[in-house]
Amino acid sequence: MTTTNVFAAIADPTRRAILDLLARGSRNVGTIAAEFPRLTQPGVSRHLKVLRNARLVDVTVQAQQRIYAIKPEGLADLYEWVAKYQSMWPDTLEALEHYLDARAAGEKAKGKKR
Amino acid sequence: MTTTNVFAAIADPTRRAILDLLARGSRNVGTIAAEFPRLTQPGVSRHLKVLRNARLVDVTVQAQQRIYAIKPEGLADLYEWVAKYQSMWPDTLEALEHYLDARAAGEKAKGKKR
DNA sequence: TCGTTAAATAATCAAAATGTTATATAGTGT
DNA sequence: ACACTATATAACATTTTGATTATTTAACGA
Repeated sequence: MTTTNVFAAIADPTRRAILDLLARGSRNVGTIAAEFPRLTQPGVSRHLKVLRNARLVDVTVQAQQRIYAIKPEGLADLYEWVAKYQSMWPDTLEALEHYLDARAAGEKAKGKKR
Repeated sequence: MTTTNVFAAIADPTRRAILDLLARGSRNVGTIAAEFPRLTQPGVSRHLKVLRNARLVDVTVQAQQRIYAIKPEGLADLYEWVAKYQSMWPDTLEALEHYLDARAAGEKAKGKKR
């Protein structure tokens, strides 16, 4: 697996969805897979492997189950990278929040993207 | 080009390097390409197209040249996404900065695991 | 040990991304 | 109009990714 980096790991929408799911609580593989009816269990396991390699999730063994938990520190790489561009942003971190709020508000009018 | 999203756009290291470069100032394609001796000009143009589609850069025509400029608002999508995980981070935004600083400092003794 | 359950890995395939060379498009200056 | 410069696009080969089915590994309970 060449994918040992955070950027590549979050490039895939399914993996982002898995992270979003885990953000709401840790789960075992079967439970995760159940949320993705379009995918098979091995497919989900492979995505989890990519997330593991990127250090975005953590596994703990519990009987035959593997409980996956989010490990958000892994996102720090990404955070650092984005932070480099903050100086070119509207203004400071504080102003950014307002900017995002405004943007989110404006978004309601149109069909959401992403 | 299926890649109209920021996540996929920044997944590629060359494109991140282009953004880093543009963060230091706008440039025309030839100047950008000169920074990537391993790539040909059409290769660079293709990466620029992906960045354009992701709205991460802006082009202005100047004679026969195309001047590319970074458009960091496009990174807001990413920022929003990461922000969702901030609550699970060490602490607040403020604490995060300290966290990153500490991390950066600790990084000097290489080979860490997180 | 046997049968069941849970998840990972292997083999394989199709689709997408990346890079190349060749060519087209478009603006400049004469 | 012509030659020149700058960049984009087309066509194509190669590599990587994402998904599937089949199989393996491992833990559990009877």
